[in-house]
Amino acid sequence: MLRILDAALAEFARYGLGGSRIDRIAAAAGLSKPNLLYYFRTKELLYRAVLERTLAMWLEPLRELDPDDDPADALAGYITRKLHYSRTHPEGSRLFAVEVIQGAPYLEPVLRGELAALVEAKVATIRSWIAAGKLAPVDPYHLLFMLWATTQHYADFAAQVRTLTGHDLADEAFHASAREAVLGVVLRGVLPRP
Amino acid sequence: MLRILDAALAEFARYGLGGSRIDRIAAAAGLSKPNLLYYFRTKELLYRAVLERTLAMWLEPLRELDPDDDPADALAGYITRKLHYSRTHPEGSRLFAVEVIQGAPYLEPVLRGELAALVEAKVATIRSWIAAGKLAPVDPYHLLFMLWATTQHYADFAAQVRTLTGHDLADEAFHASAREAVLGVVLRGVLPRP
DNA sequence: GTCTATAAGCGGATAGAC
DNA sequence: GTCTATCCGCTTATAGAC
Repeated sequence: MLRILDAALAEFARYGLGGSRIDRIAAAAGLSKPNLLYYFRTKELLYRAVLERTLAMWLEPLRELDPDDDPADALAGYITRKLHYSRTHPEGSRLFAVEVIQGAPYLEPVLRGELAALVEAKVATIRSWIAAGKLAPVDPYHLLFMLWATTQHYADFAAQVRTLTGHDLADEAFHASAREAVLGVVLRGVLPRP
Repeated sequence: MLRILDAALAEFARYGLGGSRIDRIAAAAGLSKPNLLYYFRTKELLYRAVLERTLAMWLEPLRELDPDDDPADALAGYITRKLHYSRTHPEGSRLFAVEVIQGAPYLEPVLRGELAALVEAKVATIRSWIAAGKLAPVDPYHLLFMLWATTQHYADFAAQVRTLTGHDLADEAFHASAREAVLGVVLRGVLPRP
């Protein structure tokens, strides 16, 4: 049931597994609590289902980072995709943020397996760009962390961003200014001087 | 009671207010649940006390950003202070992250008041550096967000960083490499070309 | 599949002895 | 100040009718 997963994502992304209440999820999804438990037998199983559904969207943007592209294009594309994801799926971003803050009890196998393998491949890509003189020498892990941090910030800390600026990424002009600022600083920061 | 506040910080920074359990806090602090409630009459009051105690450490680094410094020095100092804070007080960082992810229900007045005023002043500082030609033209709000995001990431996502790299900021060498990478990219990204 | 009713247990908070 | 015992509401989960 899609309505349940959407309601559960909104709840879990805010309160984590322990702080979430299945009666709130049931109400938001428009059914009774026992009926929700007919589809997902326990709260934990529902949490796992929500995590799993969001996983693909989380890994995909990095997968598309193409070693054959020019690094300027590849990094610009990655930042653009990640910011777009923060705009269209802020709750997915916050779900993973909360899960990781709690020590990633459910996501740890994915971090250690699928994500670690993917990151290793992209670290090699970044190293090859540096070796080819197309990128300033920067630690690839820290570069990836910077890309994640700067783009996910607009989803994870949206409440703070909104309070301080009056805007969020749903604002097209604000989205464009965020993209321009992140692209500008990061690309100037990692591309070799002409 | 300092032991209580420390134990409560560890719990709240992980699980948020709703997901935290006062019996876990009491056990970690080495006293009984009723005895904990003798010092803090409700869970919410304890949460407010922990937030308040952590607040100063959260605002202080930004306050020290000195408009009279050279921007390269000022920004380097700010990044260094923030990274140091992520190292020495990762739970404080995560406490605010969880609170903001949940929509900042308790911190909102601080965001709207004290933080907003402080940010406005620092935005003016950044604008003055740009007007003086000492800084590339970059949106000051987005620059601040980038500084927060890149430095707090090592505290807030420490579990992920640890799984992917095997290190955290407690490692002196890792701390140094993170500092060098962030400093390098951000400073090259915002300082005008010589 | 969906509901009402309810069991079973957890968790916040209090009473009262020491 | 600190504890044991306990109350009571809330939350997850089940039973069972429709």
